[in-house]
Amino acid sequence: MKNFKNKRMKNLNIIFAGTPDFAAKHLNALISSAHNIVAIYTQPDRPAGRGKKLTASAVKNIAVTHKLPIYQPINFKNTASINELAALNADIMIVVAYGLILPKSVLETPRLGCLNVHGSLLPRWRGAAPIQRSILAGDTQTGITIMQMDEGLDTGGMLCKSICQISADETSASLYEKLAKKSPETLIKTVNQLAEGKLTPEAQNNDLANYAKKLSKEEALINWADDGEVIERCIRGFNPWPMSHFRVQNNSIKVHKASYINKQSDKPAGCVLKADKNGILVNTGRGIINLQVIQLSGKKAMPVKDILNARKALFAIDTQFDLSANLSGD
RNA sequence: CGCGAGAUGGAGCAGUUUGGUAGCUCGUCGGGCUCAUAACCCGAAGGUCGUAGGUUCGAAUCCUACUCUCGCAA
Repeated sequence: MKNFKNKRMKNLNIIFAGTPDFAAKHLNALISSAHNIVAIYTQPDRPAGRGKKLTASAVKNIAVTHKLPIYQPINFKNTASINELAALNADIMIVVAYGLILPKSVLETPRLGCLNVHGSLLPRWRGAAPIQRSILAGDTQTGITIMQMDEGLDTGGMLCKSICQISADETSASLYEKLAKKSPETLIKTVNQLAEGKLTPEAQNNDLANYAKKLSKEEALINWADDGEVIERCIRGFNPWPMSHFRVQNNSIKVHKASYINKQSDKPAGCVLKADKNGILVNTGRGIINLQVIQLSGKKAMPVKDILNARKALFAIDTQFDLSANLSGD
């Protein structure tokens, strides 16, 4: 009787919760799957962008296009929003980069609980910024883990993993793209198997766990006294946000692309050693950074070769970039 | 109406305050030097100065509106 029922219940009623583009890609995959989306949860519209216009999330835009019911609670601290969710009577809730903490009562509401797509190979990099942290740490591989949610932060039982290599010139932007390409189909596969009752969760080994702290703007300010290899990883890991940047003569400059050169110089850290069409060589605490694509405020990102055509003075040899210590306002 | 910067040959910029033949650094093409070159020398092509109106004898430059781009902030 029960087995028979499972076979007929193969198409699940799903609540999808997510906010940014990465989540939207998963939502698209679910929409074109056999399953039934009963509701969408996403963060409330926020003032964003130039002009501070109220902007809908990527997930909401998809939901509107497909005329799906949309819910945008500020949080789940009141019983009203919890009851609202329970009334949807879904089989399962799938959470991808939603950005809200779900209390136990919500996690237990759907028949099959809540599923989360996480951007790392758990238990490594639990938390808010797993993709960026894996690049910052110099990991050579990462991936996504699909897991059951429990009360802890990304501590639930693991159902499926997909591994992805991190290349030497990987940025967070490119890694996001790589993961977003494979992850949705992995999610569908997992949901299908779960619907058929074929999956058993695998517990995480807490001894191997570490945390991927949320990125902050401050840590993206380049400290030239750091190890050059670390700086180079920051430049990749903080792209597209918050972008590694530094200051020189009251100009704030974002670094889009740079390479590390394993050589030493007697000059102080943050000092320009050479500037030509091949790049701007900057000394660091260990080794040299070769700036290749940078962006002045108010300008677009451009190759160093182009910037030097009119701005040679700003990057003359022996120019000292500001060390991260004391900053002057704009 | 959140704050701010900008739009000038293919690229990066100057020129706008004080209207009057549009310039620099590169790139491209041609030639030269060189064993050779991404180096150097000589020459050439290439611009409706974001769009639309206005002021003026005359507008890249002054006035008005609009479009687009970017920085901050989120």
